[in-house]
Amino acid sequence: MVRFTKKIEYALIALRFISNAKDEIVTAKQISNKFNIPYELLAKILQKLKKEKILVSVQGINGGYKLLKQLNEISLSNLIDIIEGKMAIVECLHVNDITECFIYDTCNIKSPINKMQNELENLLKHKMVSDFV
Amino acid sequence: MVRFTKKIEYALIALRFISNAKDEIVTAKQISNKFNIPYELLAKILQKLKKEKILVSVQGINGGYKLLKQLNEISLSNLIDIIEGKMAIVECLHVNDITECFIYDTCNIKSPINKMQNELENLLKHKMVSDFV
DNA sequence: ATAAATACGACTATATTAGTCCAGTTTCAA
DNA sequence: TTGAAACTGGACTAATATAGTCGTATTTAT
Repeated sequence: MVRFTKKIEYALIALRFISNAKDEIVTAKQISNKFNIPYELLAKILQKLKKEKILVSVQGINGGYKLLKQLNEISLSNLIDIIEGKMAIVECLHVNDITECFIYDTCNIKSPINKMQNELENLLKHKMVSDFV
Repeated sequence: MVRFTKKIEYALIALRFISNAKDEIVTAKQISNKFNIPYELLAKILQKLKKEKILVSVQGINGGYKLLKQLNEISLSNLIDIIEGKMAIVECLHVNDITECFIYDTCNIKSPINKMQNELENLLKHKMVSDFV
């Protein structure tokens, strides 16, 4: 329910490892081997992090990944958005056209859930990946 | 990822409604009709709340549910545990025998994730159902 | 008796998450 | 200049979790 997915876990593990490697370039395979993370899955996670300019990649035989941002510049909220896409805490908050929510007029918890949403988001926004090292 | 399930949503809606009814007894059907919540699903949620002494039930033709606890005595953490069972923020924290986690010696994020787990739990522990009214 | 309520277990359907497969592209270096 | 090792990216399958359904039993006021 309130739980990190494997992808987030893998991302954290990878980011920490890459960060520890300092300026040395790190391959997906290295990380995959060391932590028993399925290679293809990890590769995709790293690709997303690259697209969002968290990492830089070098292609070719001596290629791999390096950090672009510092870990203390990346919030958990960032990371989740990047890897899983933005998500609301309850479904109805997704709906842009409010009339689509058939429960709407009678739903009595919308605004408080909204508040809760914000508090959770705040927590995640202030929790940096560097806090996980 | 960090998101309330429908069951939690339904529980909150139901609890608020029952609370507003004061001492009048409320049936699952009433709530189900008013908020378009699938009856059977709701019924089970209410049964769980009863088992955990959040509600009392009256069987028979004029039966229904009433609050036993006050809403400000029930934390979100409680509610989630009751309805979904206790859950860790990452899978490996579930494992009681630590050796089962094959990533263990190499996993570099265990203790910080653990900390995060606690912080989230704290937030949920201090958030009362009454805050959602 | 019967209607309307709770109680409960087993089942099905749907959505999300996790993981796999395969076909590319890039680059170094032998 | 070719092959190996890396990244890239889309489509697919498998596993799990969530949501919802069905059927049957029990209780109780009228």
